[in-house]
Amino acid sequence: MAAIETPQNARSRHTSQALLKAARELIEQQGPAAATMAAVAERAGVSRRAVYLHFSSRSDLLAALFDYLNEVEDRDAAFRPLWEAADGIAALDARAQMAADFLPRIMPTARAIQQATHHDPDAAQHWELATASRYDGCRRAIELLADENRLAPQWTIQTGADMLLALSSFDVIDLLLNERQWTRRQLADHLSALYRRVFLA
Amino acid sequence: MAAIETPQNARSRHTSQALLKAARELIEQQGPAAATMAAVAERAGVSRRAVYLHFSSRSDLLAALFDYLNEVEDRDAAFRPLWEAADGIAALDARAQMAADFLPRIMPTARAIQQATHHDPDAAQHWELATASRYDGCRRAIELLADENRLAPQWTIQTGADMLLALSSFDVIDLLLNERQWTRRQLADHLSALYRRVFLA
DNA sequence: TCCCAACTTCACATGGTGTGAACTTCATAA
DNA sequence: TTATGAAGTTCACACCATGTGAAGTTGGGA
Repeated sequence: MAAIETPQNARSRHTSQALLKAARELIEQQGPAAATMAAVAERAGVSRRAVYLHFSSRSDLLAALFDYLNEVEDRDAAFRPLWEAADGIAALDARAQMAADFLPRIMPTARAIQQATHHDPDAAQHWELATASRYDGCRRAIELLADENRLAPQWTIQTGADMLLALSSFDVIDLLLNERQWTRRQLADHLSALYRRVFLA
Repeated sequence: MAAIETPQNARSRHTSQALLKAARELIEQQGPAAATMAAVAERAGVSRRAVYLHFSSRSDLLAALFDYLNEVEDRDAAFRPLWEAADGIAALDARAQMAADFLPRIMPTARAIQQATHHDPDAAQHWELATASRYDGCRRAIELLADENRLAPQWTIQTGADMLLALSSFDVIDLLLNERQWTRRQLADHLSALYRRVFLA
């Protein structure tokens, strides 16, 4: 259950990375169910038993994978435009851009974690943190609008941030991008325009 | 894999219903993972083996549960206002109402099926059908608006229907209603206003 | 060169799905 | 009233996934 202490030497770090990479590929190419401990091990070129030397459980592996993905895909860079936005409108646009460009890259893995959430408290907590962070971004955008007196009157900071978060949830992105085959450009543009319509006075 | 042929006598039907009811309760009270074949059987008061006399697999059970739920919760009645709407605005409102009142009632089960979808083709097909039906309702609302020349110019019938479907996806409902603790009334009102803002010229 | 962390192999427990086979129960139709 | 078959039970498997224990092997760095 508990996480494994951070590895000492380079060899161990290398194997951990290989395992995470393997897990990611399996999830993205064959779905979350395909990423069994045995399959991940084989793909990474180690024994099944060795996986447990790096991750104490499958949930632990998934949680680590989530962090790994955020780093590899440069989550900080994706969020920066939102936090550095000069005004509320820029913040909304930044949010739309992020939803269309960054979230799809971590979606398959995020889904896998979200599933584990239902029966694993550790995964659930990890998920909570990630959601909270995304919520802060939404709140920031809405607060900017409110400060500028441009927030549409039906919204409070609270409800506005809630709704903005909902409007960039994975189901929304997934449905439009994957099921309905929108392009990222289409999605970003439509979300941008939609957010303005919904939240601007 | 294949579904079991429809039962002959009343006894069989009674047991099937009991199994479906048990599965629903387990999913809603303890999450999808708790609804194992053994747990469902025990709760329904039959042996684990007997479940397979009614449903050929867990996926088959879930699919049947979905249909059962739609009937019990009167899906047709929930959709009727949308199809009988006099104009586009009424259709949007009906959609918002349905999203806030009907979808939450089937959500836990719908989630369970959506998960099975990833590794079971049968469940996937069942899910496709349900989604397609919900999509038709969205398309209908957007078409009404277009016919009345009230559809905002950035939308085509296609993209408008896509977006309306996305804006009433389970993640949206779930986040606002369950995670952010909105009331159904709040949700219906906000969705209603939001749909108007987004889709009306 | 020696040592220890990383890794391997093999064995096992647990718990879920799904199936086969033989037996019992029970409603009902002749 | 009885026999017949559908519904259900019990017990036994096979299979696969997670997770652990224990003993042995390897390889890189001080």
